[in-house]
Amino acid sequence: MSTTVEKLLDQAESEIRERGYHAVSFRDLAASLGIKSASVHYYFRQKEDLGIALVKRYGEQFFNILEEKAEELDNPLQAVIDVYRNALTSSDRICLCGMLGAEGCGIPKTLSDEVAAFFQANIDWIAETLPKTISAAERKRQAEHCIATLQGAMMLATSLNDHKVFDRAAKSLLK
Amino acid sequence: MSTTVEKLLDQAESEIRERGYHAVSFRDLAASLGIKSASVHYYFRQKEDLGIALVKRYGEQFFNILEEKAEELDNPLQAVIDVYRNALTSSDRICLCGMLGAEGCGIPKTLSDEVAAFFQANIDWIAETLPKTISAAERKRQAEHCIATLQGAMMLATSLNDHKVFDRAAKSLLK
DNA sequence: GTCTATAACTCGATAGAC
DNA sequence: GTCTATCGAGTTATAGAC
Repeated sequence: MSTTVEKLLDQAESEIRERGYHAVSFRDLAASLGIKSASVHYYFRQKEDLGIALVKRYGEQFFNILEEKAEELDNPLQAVIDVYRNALTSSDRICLCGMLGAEGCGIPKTLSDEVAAFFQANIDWIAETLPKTISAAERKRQAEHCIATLQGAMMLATSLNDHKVFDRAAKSLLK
Repeated sequence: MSTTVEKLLDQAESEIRERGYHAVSFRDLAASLGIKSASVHYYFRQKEDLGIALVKRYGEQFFNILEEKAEELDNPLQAVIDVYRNALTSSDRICLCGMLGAEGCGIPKTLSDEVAAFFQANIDWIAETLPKTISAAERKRQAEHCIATLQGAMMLATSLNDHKVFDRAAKSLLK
């Protein structure tokens, strides 16, 4: 059992990750839940508000799972790859922030700011876990490479309709 | 001097790469050229037709420039990076196919098929240029990693509003 | 909290004049 | 080739009943 808000967030995340922010409407969202679009506006006054709530929830869940996985594996880089991999294969969809990041200035600025913050936190997390024998600048560079590859690999794998593309592209990160 | 069709394709490519397929309308496109949306329909009966023409033109231009660059540099991998880099920095926009690839099944199937073909050709081109001392499977894997990284790096750099992110992420590919 | 009803607007697309 | 005019459907968002 989940509340209407949770079902709404789940459905919206699923649809936006599949088709993009502009291809998702309050009406379709409501119809999927068996309610009316006016009820969606009760929970989120504007579409922008829904978007921001989505990215915030996505980020929190992402880092929760990542921390858990990192402790379990004792290999931070492998943990990041695993979390990204699971995000792709469990839903056959790219990252929420990958989609919104691509849509760039086509979405409200408050939303793209939140997306950028997700990426920065992601980069910082990885840079922090890399060996301190490497310079801070080089750790940052490697972290950026890692996120770029994983985000691109999700997009490439869904476009080519083959999850193995993700695995092969990500494999280089462990070398 | 360029024809109306060319101006139309230029404007549409610019806008789709900036905001996505669904955020671009025939009306806005026409207004940018000082004509009416009915005139856009004269050149492209459906929006889908415009999209397909765009991806085909983009692919042709891309590989033309790539071949030229590869001959000039005598380093195929560096040529690919340079062409991607120029696509980003000359327009501050991601790849047309990166955007359409992200939008996935939110765009007409004929269009996403064309996008997938672009990616496959891109991968094949790189795999072909890698040293034959490497196995075919490994060449393919490295090519997929390369495209994933470059596509993701474009998205990341525009989201973080810093082209240097692209350069740093891409640097790993030459190591 | 969910509804009906609707405002105000934009969208893709077409018919037909010039 | 470009236009005006328009259709039918979609969109976000709000007011007010229950």
